[in-house]
Amino acid sequence: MKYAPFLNYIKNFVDLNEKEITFLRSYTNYKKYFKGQYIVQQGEVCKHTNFIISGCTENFYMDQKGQEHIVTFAIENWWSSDISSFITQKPSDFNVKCLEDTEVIQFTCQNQDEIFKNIPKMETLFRKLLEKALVSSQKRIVNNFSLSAKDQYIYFKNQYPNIEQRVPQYMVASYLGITKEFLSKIKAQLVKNKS
Amino acid sequence: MKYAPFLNYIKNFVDLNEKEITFLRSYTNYKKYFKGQYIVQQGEVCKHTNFIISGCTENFYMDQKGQEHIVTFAIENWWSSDISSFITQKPSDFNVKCLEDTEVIQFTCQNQDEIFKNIPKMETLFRKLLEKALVSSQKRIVNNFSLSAKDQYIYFKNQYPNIEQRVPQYMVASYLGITKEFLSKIKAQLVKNKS
DNA sequence: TTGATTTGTTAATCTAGTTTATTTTTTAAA
DNA sequence: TTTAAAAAATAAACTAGATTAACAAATCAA
Repeated sequence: MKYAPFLNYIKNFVDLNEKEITFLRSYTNYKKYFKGQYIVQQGEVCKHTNFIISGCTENFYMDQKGQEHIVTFAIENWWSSDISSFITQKPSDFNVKCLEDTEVIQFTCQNQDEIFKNIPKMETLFRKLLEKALVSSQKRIVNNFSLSAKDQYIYFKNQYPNIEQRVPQYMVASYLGITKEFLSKIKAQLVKNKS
Repeated sequence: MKYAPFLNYIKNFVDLNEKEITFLRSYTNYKKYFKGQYIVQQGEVCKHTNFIISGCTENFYMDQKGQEHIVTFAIENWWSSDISSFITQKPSDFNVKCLEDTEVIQFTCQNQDEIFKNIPKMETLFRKLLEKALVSSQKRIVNNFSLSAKDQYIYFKNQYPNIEQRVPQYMVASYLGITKEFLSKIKAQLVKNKS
């Protein structure tokens, strides 16, 4: 059971004393999911916020036409959950599925409240994380507005340099909101223009 | 100088005692902007987070091709700022401009920290506001993925029932990420199908 | 009250990205 | 090691939405 990566991550932002660490430990727990397993399923309540120790998850939903759309990927040292369902404790519109065997540190909504009540520094950390998440979500909207599919793909590769080797190409296309055929075309173009 | 709407808004989420209200007042200030005035300008640091008492603002940017894109509108009882620039105190990529005479309660980044330090309930409130903002930002990405321009327009009208009467149509088009000509076409279609 | 500027409409043409279908390559199971 | 299944590539036909251009309303300043 690995807990250290989680504490190391937190140490980057705030200093916790022994007592606080002990508290945090008792209000979070370790869990291992296997490749293909669902952490959250569309229609069910998202019970945990998950910090990824190892592995990779996708957050996706199925639209009215039966098409799947990937909203986010998450890897080591990222957070993975459906925040909407988590904060409202209502059924989720999204699935969170493991693309690899995935180890997480997780906590429930109730425990999150306890953590924030007892370690206010942790609430500050989360407030700041949310600010950053909001900024990058807005950035994505902006890119959607003003970049061509090709430029969005290039941006994606810079932003997530490792992920492309870890997930199939059709998922990258889904994340970008384009068809796998068109992404294939874009890649062929990029290869041509390089040589 | 109107301060009450701000306190009423906050009262919806948390209870503040007299001392806290006094503190909050001394770390925020009222300001009136006129129609056409910029609250934030692309390239300058966003100094304040603004709570709108009355009026309406747009948050927009200019892309490489010189095209303007509206990212958000904000009206009474909404927040308006460029969060990215505000939290990093680096030059903003966005403009915040008043579409009407606009009264706000505003505070600086430093004062926000003071407020959170002295009234932890306020940080909890902001953490929750950020959660909601993130959810609605993600919702926008999702709609972009799976709705046609027409359906996005219909969604917009439901979400912001009042704004359409207050801003010109080409700005709605800009917000939706489509051309004004195409929005005009969509509206003509909708009128036709109703009768 | 008029001219000027801003806003909105219509229509023809064009293009980025989709759809559908077929083939090739890679992965994984047995 | 073979075979089935999953993933990727290619290409032709198609469509949602962009671009361009010309005009019509509405708003506003003087």
